[in-house]
Amino acid sequence: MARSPTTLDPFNAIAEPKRREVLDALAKAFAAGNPEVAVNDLVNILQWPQPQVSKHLAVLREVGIVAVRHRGRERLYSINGEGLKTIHDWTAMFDKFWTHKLDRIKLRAEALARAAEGESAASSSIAPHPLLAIRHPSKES
Amino acid sequence: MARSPTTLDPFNAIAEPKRREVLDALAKAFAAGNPEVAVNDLVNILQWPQPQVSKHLAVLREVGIVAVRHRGRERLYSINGEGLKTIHDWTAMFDKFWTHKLDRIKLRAEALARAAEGESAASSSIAPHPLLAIRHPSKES
DNA sequence: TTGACATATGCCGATATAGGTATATATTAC
DNA sequence: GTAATATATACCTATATCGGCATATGTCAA
Repeated sequence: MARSPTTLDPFNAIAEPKRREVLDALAKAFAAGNPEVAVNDLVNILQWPQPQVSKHLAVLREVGIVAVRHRGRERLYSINGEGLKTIHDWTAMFDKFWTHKLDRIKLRAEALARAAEGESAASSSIAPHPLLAIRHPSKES
Repeated sequence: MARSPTTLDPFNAIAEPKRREVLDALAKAFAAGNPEVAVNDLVNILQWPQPQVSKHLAVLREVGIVAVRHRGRERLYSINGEGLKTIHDWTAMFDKFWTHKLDRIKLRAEALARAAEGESAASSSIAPHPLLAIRHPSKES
């Protein structure tokens, strides 16, 4: 009845553009030789209100994309990779859809289109959707 | 003052678990030899109300993750890769954080921790955060 | 033309959450 | 002790959307 409470998964965590900015900032710091960045430094870098930074960091922390370490009254944040790997791995399952094979997809789609054009709408000759042995009783007719 | 209207970017599109299910179903169909699947078939596969399927497909379509083709009164959906590649590429920027280098991060973090422990909180010896030449006038003091 | 089928869309209510501001909670400094 | 600094959190409001339902739109069949 409303949007699913998915704040706690990595996909949703990086769905927020600001959160990606935070991660970019952390990655940049890492590249510059600082694997860890204090909240206040992020505030200065991003130029956002401190509570906003803390809140976004909290979300990233809860899903395990960043790690925190306490040093005195400071909190040093660093990227944790694992959570992002989840996403990377999931998208990797679709890599066949953007590599050279993509042309084959298009070609096949066009072939299907042309075929369909030719024969009004009979979906017989070109492998319609045989995977639908999964059909269900409801509309089985 | 509320969540950003980011429905139109791929990151947000796949943040919704149901949408990932739709993509998984399309990928499965593709693997089974069907590069395109009609809405009604997805309804049967996923066992969701038809409007829900159509709406999720609409979102995926708007961000370009899926493509549609008309065949008679049917809409044949297929995966479009490009949008997912965007995400894959972005996460790839962080691959150094989950590969073997991760150990080095941890080692360094621990080294910093130990050092900090030893010297109350003086952040001098171990490269505090020199990237902050970015500091701003506001809290510059 | 009329009706059945396939899909999209509009409207609704419920809810998750982003941003803002003030404040609580540490921790260090004096 | 008290003040100052660093960060988190609670509260509020606005809004984006999800799901459910009804219905509009388009296409095929008779």
